[in-house]
Amino acid sequence: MNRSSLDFDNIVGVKKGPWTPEEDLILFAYVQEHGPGNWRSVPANSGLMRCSKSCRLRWTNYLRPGIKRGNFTEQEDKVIVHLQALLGNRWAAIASYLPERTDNDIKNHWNTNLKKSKRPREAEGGEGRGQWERCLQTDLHKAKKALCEALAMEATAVAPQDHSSRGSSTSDASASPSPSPAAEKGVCPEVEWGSGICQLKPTPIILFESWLFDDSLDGVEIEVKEGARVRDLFRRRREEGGTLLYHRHPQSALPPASSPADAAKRPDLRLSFSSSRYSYRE
DNA sequence: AAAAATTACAACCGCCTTCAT
DNA sequence: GATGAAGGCGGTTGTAATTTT
Repeated sequence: MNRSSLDFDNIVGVKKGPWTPEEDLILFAYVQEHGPGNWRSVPANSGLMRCSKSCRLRWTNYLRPGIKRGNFTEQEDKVIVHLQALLGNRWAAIASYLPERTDNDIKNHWNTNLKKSKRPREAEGGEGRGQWERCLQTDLHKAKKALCEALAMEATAVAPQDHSSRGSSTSDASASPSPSPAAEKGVCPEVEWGSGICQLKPTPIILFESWLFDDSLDGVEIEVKEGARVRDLFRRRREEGGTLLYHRHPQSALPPASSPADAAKRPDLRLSFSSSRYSYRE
C-alpha cells in the first residue's frame, strides 16, 4: 500500500479544504516553471502545505489552461450520454473526447443532470453495453472503430444529410475484420476524398471526432473551411499531451484559384498528418 | 421574506495500475 | 517475481449558490 502518501496526508499541518487564491498562484507558478508531473516534489519545493494528490487534482481540474467552465452545450450533453452508454463510467476516457472539460466536471454533470434523463433500457445496462465492455477489454482497436461508427451515426441522426446508408451497427462492428482504407474513408461522410487530399466541410464536431479515429489518414492532407472549432480541437489535443500531430500549410502553398468562385471555396486551413493517432487511455 | 429543496462544483478517499528497484 | 512509491481514476461527500415552495 502507498503507506507514505497516506502518512503524508495525515501529517498534522497538511492543509485540506478549499484552495485559496494565494495557493493557486503558488501552484500555478510552480507548474509553469517546472511543468506538470512529479507531484510528489511539489509540496516540498513550492512551500504549499498540501499533499501531492491535492496539488495534482487542483491543477488538472481547475488551474490547467484551456479548461472550459460553465454550462454544457446540448452537443456536449449528447456526446457524454452517448459515450457513457458505450464506455460506462470511464470519465477519463469520456473526457478525452471533450478536451476542454475535466473528467470531474463531466462526472458531476452526469450525476446531477444527465443520469436522470437516461433511458430505462440504458439505465439497466443492456446487452449492447456488455458487449462494449467486453470489446474494450479484448480489442481496443475494434472498440475504437465501433465507437467511431456509432458517433458518426449519432451525428447523422442529429443532422440528417444526403449520404448513402452505412448499414453497420455497433454490435456487428466488433465482429467484423478491419476494413480497407477505402472502406475506412466512408467513416466520415463529411470528408470528400480525392488524389490524396480530403476536404472537410463545415462539420459537427462529433463527426470530426469519428474522423480522428481513422488511422488510415497518416500522411493524408485535409483542408478545413470555416473550421475554427476544428482548429481549436486540434490545438487543444496537442497541448493536452496527445500525440496527434499536424502541420499547417500556408495558403501560398495552394495552387492559384482558377476563378472567384473557386477562390471563395478555398480552405481556411490545410493540414497534414505525420500521425493521426492520439493518445487514448487504455 | 424565510425555509426547504435542488443544483453545481470542488475536494477528498480509497482502490487500482504502472513502473522502478 | 515481489515490493513499494507514485500517479490516476471513480465514487462519494461537503458546501455554497440558486431555485422553489
